[in-house]
Amino acid sequence: MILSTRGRYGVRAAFELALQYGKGPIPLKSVAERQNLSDPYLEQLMAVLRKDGLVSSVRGAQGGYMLSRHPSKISVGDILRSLEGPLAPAECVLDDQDKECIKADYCVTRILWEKIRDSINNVIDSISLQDMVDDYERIAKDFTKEERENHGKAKNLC
Amino acid sequence: MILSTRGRYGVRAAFELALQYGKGPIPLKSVAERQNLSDPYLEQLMAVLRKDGLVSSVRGAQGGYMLSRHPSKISVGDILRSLEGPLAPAECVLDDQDKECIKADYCVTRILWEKIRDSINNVIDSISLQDMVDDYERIAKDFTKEERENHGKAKNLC
DNA sequence: GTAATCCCTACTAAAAAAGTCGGGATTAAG
DNA sequence: CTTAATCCCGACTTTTTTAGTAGGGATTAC
Repeated sequence: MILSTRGRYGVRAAFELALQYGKGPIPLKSVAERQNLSDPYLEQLMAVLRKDGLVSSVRGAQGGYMLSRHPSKISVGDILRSLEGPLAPAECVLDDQDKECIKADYCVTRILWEKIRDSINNVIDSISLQDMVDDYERIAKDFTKEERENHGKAKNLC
Repeated sequence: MILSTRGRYGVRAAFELALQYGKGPIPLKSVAERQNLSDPYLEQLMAVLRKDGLVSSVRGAQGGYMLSRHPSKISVGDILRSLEGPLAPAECVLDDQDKECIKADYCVTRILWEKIRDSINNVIDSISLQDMVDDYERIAKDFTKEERENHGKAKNLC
């Protein structure tokens, strides 16, 4: 059970925008390059994030994308749910009436899925993009600029 | 990000075996019927659980499957990992050297995936099949036998 | 005017998920 | 010893999802 590339790339792109927060719109091409993602694919993902109000865009030359609010006000959960849909281990705990189990009231499996769902959501909602930036600044200072930047060329990336 | 049917059906089948623990081998056909699962498909899943030592089987007439140890000694995590593989949100935190991120030492995304992974594993390892049985016995007594058993006919099941 | 951007829809190839199918081996019971 | 109930095993198929690609239109700074 691995997240799809949508969620994973989306978090990486959002993190990149968080690093540049306050510097005006960042062209998608530069985000894609720094995170080693295909730009037409990333474009699709940004469209979703924009529709969900997480990023805003400026068209035309010198345009680009930026987070629509401060990185401390956007959680990793916001990004993941936007791109992956609700994060739950089973349909019956999606809070969608139609998908509810017919034996909901005495279904112990459901109780299990709820616990897993809540645990996932608790973690991802408790971590903001700013937290990631803080982690980065704490850790990355021990590495050289080349070490930090040559990852654009690599294949094995989180 | 929803678990596949493998993990979900597997947990339901294991729970069923936990309910019948101590009563000798239970034919797969009966498990499949009570949980409304296709038997050839469930058969595949049981083969995996058997290879992982979670259930044991008795061949021939009057044969069937049973849990290979007490339900309190089998966690939901054991079942899920057996059928789904390791539960992690990204490859780089699977503990597989090959899949490790090349910037592992200063990768903040990785830190995030680790937190999600650990949170999921903590929950599923802390819940045993016996816990589910206990939940069931506590809850199900408020429902009639028909209410509990007619779920075999339904489509919407956890 | 032009180049750099975002915007949108449609298409496609590859992989994974979810089963199905057919037959072989084993064993309890009559 | 025969039969029916089981588990066992590998191959196959269908459907859905994933992970992109492609191509062109609209907007805007310079």
